[in-house]
Amino acid sequence: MPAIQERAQARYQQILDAALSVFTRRGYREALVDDIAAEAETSKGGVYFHFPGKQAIFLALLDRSAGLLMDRVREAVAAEVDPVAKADAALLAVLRLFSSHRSLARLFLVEAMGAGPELHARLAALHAEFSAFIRRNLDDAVQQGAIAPIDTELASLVWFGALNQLVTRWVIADDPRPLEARYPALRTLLLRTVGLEVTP
Amino acid sequence: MPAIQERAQARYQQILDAALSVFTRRGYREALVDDIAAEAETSKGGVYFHFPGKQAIFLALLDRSAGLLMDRVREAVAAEVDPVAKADAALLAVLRLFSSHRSLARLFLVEAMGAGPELHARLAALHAEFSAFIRRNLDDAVQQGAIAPIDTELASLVWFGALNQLVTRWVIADDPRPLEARYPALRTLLLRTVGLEVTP
Amino acid sequence: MPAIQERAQARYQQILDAALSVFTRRGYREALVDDIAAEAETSKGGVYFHFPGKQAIFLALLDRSAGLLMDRVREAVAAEVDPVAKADAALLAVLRLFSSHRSLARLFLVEAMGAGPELHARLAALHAEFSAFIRRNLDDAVQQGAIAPIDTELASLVWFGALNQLVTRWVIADDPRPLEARYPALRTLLLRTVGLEVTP
Amino acid sequence: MPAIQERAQARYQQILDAALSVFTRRGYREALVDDIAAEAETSKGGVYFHFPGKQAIFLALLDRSAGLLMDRVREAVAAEVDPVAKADAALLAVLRLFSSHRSLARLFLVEAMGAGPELHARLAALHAEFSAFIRRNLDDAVQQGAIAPIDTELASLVWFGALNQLVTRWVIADDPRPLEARYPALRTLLLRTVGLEVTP
DNA sequence: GATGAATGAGCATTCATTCAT
DNA sequence: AATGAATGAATGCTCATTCAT
Repeated sequence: MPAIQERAQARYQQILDAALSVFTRRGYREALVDDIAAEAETSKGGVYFHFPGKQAIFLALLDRSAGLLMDRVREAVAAEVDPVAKADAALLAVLRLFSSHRSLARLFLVEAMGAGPELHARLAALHAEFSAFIRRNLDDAVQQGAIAPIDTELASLVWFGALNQLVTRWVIADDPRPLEARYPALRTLLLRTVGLEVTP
Repeated sequence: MPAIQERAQARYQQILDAALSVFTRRGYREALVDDIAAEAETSKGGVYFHFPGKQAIFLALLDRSAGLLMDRVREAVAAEVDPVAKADAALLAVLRLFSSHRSLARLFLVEAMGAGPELHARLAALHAEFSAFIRRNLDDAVQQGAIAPIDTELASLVWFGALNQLVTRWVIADDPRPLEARYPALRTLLLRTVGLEVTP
Repeated sequence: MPAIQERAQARYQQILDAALSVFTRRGYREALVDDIAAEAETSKGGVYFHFPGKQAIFLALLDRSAGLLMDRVREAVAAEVDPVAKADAALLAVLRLFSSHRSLARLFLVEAMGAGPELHARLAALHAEFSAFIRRNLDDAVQQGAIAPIDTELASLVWFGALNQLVTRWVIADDPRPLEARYPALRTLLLRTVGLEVTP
Repeated sequence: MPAIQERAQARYQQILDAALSVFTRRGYREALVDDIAAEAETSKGGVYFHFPGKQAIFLALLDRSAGLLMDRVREAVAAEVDPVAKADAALLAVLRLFSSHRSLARLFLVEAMGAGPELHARLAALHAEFSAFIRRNLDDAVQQGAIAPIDTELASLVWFGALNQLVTRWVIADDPRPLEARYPALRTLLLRTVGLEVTP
């Protein structure tokens, strides 16, 4: 019965959609499983059929979102050849996705912290994955002589931290401007950290 | 009766000390008011005599810690004349304090997120305050011609984000190395964002 | 699934039964939700599934009891034609019900006062409803010329007050005599207030 | 040191005044000893120096007020010779006092019920005392042949209940009209219960 | 006499999770 | 798959009362 499995899949996604909305609106702590069930138009028992618990919902949501994010990043990166341009494209892809999905940004940067220590590990892994991605490209750039040898681990940390901060402030301040509007200027500053000078 | 008021003051600080310990050990949610009372060697009612509620304790703790942090920063900054050196000193002061008080860092950067949306506002204000401080110094540097005109708001955001990220990773990864050890390298990268080249 | 809803209905009534018992035995303040749950053979959470809070239980109980009371009154009144006889029957019906359900009387007249100001309003409404009922009948009697024109609002207040006092004293003094035994004499006095002379 | 004792007396009365205000405003349950202390411009400890507990405050207040009430009644009654006129004067005196001290009325008729079973006994005694006073006068009137022999215990209960109800409704409905305005009409109805016909 | 800090038993309420149907 | 009733451990908060100073 693929029809049934399809329905189950649909319900699973429905619940994640509802969870994104509820977690974003009320925060992890204040989000009730009842709220998620109601918004997913199912029952509490229904939610527990698909997920073992509240934290698991958050985790699944984080993973689904991270997958989406990395897909976008990989796509953007594939269009570039130059390592620095790749890293550059990755950052822009992140900004673009978050810009059009503010709730996703809130989920990643704000609510994830309130979901308990268990989540920190997973979140740290995601951060590390993205950081490592940037670092790899910077390493390539060094190797190719495009940039001078530097501590790429630290540089990727700076890039990631700056990106993080930009998005976080945009989320918390509820800034109505499109997030990527500030990217050219940010790009100029970040490239300088690796010794490249460009004009915005 | 200053003796009585002194005792009350002492108890107030005792409770905050206990709260710092408990919040950083168990996280905001898992921290019980009972735990705080026990560690402060008083009763639950005693805690509630001094504070209106759990969140207020966290808030007071955050404020006390922020005051301590800013004192250190101001002190370090006062020893410098050059605006860039001032901003530089501020960052180093932060790293030094957090390096010797990891629990404080955890409080500011991790637990604060789990303490509910009301805390986010206060935290954002603290971040903004520190960011603005850096920005002011960069503005001065521009004015004095020490650095070329740039978007100082963005630059301060980058500096703050990088600092934030460095400390956060150090906290979450439980990195045993002293935090300030990485500062010279970070400093080099950050100064490049404003067009200054120094060797670590 | 009417079976489920039936079970829920039954549990709801079970809780109200338990609440009547506990409230009359311990008073509103001293009554614990735990006691009610235990006596209803359910859990505290079960009680809170059916009611939003302790006061709501009391309110629902008051309403259910008032409904029962008014049903008895209406039934007794329907058997009479003469307006004065109707009012008369109403009072007797009240006495009879309370006489056989002392706990109900205690609930209405004593405990209701301890359940907070919100309850006073509801209670006042119930009193007003019953008073108005008596008054309507006295008005009819005046219209039909059965009794001389009088201030029926005041008369109904006197009747109600006397009835109230009789029951209250019976409840508080824990008088073992059946309550309605005193009704013939009371009836004689009350009818005199509207100018009718009967022998007990 | 009579000066000291005077000061203590004054403080004692101050606390009772504050208690009247607080109990009336918030009800017995919601009234905090802290509130009473604050309104009496003393400290919680100060209150406990003068009274053994919250309930004792209420009791003392009830007694002080009852004394005041009975003084007024006795005074009014002393001016009359005829037993029925005496009872009549007693009722009017009650109405007059309550009319000018609504908070006292609320204390006696509404809040007293919420102060727990221990208070019911004392309150019942006060009620009984006043009822008995009316009854004694009615008995005298029977003895003197002024009224026909009747169940004076029941009649006094009716009188008391009617009075009670009139005041209670006035208190709860927050009726702005002077309470005693309705007395002539009430008097007419009550006198009818003992076979006397007067015009308001 | 008075203060205010401290106590601690008490309790309503919440909510993630379970499970009979 | 889904429902919704039920569970019960967990916990923040209240407040009358005590007591050292």
